[in-house]
Amino acid sequence: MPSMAQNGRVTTDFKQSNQAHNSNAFARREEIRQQRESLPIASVKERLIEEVKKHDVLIIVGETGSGKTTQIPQFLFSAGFCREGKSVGITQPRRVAAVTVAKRVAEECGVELGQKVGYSIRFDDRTSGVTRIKYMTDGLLLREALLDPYLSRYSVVIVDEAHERTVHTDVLLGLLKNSQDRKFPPLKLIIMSASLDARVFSEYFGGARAVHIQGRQHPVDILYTLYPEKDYVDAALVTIFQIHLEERHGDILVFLTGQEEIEAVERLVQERLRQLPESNRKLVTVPIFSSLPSEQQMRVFMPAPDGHRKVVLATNIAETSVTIPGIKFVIDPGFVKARSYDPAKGMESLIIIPTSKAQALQRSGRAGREGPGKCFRLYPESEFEKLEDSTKPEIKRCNLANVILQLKALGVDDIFGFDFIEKPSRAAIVKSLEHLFLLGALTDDCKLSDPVGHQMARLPLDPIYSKALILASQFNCLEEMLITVAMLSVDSVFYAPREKLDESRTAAKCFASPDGDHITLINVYRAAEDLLEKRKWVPHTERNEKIFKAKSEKIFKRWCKENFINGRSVRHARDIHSQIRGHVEQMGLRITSCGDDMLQFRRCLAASFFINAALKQPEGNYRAFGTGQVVQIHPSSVLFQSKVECVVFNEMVQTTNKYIRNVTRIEYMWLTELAPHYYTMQS
DNA sequence: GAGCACTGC
Repeated sequence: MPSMAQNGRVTTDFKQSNQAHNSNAFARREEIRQQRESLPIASVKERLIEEVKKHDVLIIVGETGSGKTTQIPQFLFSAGFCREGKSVGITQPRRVAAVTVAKRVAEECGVELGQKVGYSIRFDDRTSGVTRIKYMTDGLLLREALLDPYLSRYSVVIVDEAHERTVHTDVLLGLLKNSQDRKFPPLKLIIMSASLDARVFSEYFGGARAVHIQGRQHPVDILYTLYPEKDYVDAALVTIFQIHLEERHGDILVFLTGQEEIEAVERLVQERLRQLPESNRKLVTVPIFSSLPSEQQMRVFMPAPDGHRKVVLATNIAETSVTIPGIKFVIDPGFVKARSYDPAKGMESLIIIPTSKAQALQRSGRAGREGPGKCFRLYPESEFEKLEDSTKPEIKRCNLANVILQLKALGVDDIFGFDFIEKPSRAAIVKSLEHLFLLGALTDDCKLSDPVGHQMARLPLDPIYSKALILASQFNCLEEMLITVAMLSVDSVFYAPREKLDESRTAAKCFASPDGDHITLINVYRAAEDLLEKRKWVPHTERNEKIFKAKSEKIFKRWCKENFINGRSVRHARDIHSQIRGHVEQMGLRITSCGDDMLQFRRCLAASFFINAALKQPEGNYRAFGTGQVVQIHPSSVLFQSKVECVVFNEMVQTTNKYIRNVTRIEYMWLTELAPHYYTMQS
C-alpha cells in the first residue's frame, strides 16, 4: 500500500460498502489482534511499562519492524498514563508518518480517528478534547511549546526517530532536558531511535537508561565490489543488468543523487536494453524524486507488467519517506547530495558526498521488507569502514536564525550556554544573532525586541520573511507580500522536465515580470487563484459546491500541465498563505494592496531584503554587499542576462557556480534611504 | 545558459 499522503503527494482512497465492511469487521479485528501479539515488542510489554514508571527519561532502541511506534503509546495508555486528561504525545520527523501511524493505531484500538487516537500536523489537525494518543510532527510540538513551555497537557512525550537528528528533534530534546532539570512538572520523556548506538542520547541525559528491542527484518546479503569504481553511474548500470540477467525475480531499487542522474541512467538503461535479445528486454524503469509531479510518483507503486522486472531509480526519498513494495535488490553507489551552509559566506551549497554507515544500513534494509534480499554496495568493504558512523546532524549544517528566534521566544536568552546534544559552531551562532539583530528582532542586549521580535517568532516562516510582512503593512503592500513569502517558502512552482525544456520556458514567459522573480511569482499565484476561485454565478448549494470544486480541480490540473507549473507547490503556497494571513490578521497588521504600484512593492522588497543586495560588476557578474561574494544570477531567474545594476535576492547557493536566486531589480539609492543602519553613504 | 537530496512550522 502506498505509504505517502498529504500535500497533494500521493493519496489512496479505499472505498468499501458498509455491508462488506460489517461482515469483514470481525475477521479484521482478529487479524489485527494476532498481528499485534506476534510483534517482538508484545512480549516485553510489562517490562517496558515498569521501565517508564521507574525512569523519567528512557531511551528505547528499536530495530525496524519492532512495532515500537504503534505499540508503546497503547501500552502507556492501558497502564494509566492518560489519567486526569493527560495525553501521550509522539513526534515524527515527517508528516506522512504521523498520519499513517495514527490511522493504524486508531484501527488497532477500534476507534474513530480523532477520538482517542489522533494526529496533528501543519494544516491538518485530527484531534479533539478526548484525544489521548496524539501523533504529530516534531516541528508542531515545538510550536506548541511556544504557547505552553511545560507541555503540560502531556504525561509522556515520545520523540521517535531521534537518530535522524532533525533540527526540530535536537531543539526539542534540548528544551525537554532543560525542563527536566527544573523538575517540574513530572513529564516523562521517551527517546526512540533505530540507531544501534544509544550512547549519545544516554550521555546527554546524564546516563539515562536505555533498553533494546529486537526487530523483525528479513536477512539481507550485503555484497561489495572488489575494487573502487571510477564511475558509479556506470557501475550501477552494469549491476542493474547483472541482476536482471542472473538473479531470480524481484524488483530493484537504485539510489542516485539527483534528477539529472536519474534521467541519465533511465536513458542508458533503455539504450542497453535495445542491444539485448528480445526475451531479455522485460525490464521497466521508474524514476522517483521529490520534485516529480505526484501522478508520476505514483508509478513506483504499480507492479511491473506481467513477467517484467521493475527498476526504481530513486533519490534519498526512497530511504525513509517512501516505502516501495516488492523490492528484493538494492543497488547503493554510496553517495548522496547534501546541503551544507557556510555561515561566513552566508552561502548554502549542494555537494555530492559519501553516505554514512547508518545511511548505508538504512538503504540495504529496503531490500528486506518482504523477504530475504540482496544489497550491492558499489564500493569495497574497506571503504565502508572508512565512512562516518552517522550523517552530520542538521543543526550543524544549517542557518540558525530561526532556531535562535524560537529559543529566545521560549525564554532561552543564553544561546551559547544552551545545552544542545551537539553544539553548532560559535561562528554560526554569532552570524545568526547578527542577522536577527539587523532585522530588528533583537535589542542591543540580545533580548527579543517588542513588538517586532515577538511578532516574528510567532510566524512560522524564515525570520527575514516575517520581517518583510511587518514592513509590508507599513508600505501598504501586505497583500502582495503575503503571496510572495508564501511562494518563496515552497519548492519551485516551475517544473521543467528535460525533454520539454523549451516548451516549459515559453510557458514560463507568460508570467514573467521585467522587474524580477518576486512579481513573477505573484503573477503565477494570482493566475492559479483565478482558476481555483473565480466562478460564474451559480446558487450556493452543497451539490453545486461539489461540482464546482471538481470542475475547477480539473481545470487547474490541465492548466498546470500546459504551463509546466507544479500544482503541489502552488497548493502548498495557498495553504501557507491562508495560515500566515490568519496570523497577521490576529496581530492586527493592516492588510492592504498597493494595486498596480509595483514601485512601492519593490521598495518594500529592498527594505526587507537589504541584507541580500548585490551590485553589478564591470565583468557582468554581481557582488553581494554583506559578504562580498561574487555571484551570478541563476539561469532560472527572469533577470538572468538582464544586466540590471542593483538587485535584492533571497538565496545564495553554490552548485557548479555561485548563484543568487529569486531576484528583483531595485535602485541602489533605496538601500541607503531604507536601510541607513546598514548602508552608509560611503560608496 | 544551469539544474533543485530530503524534511518541517
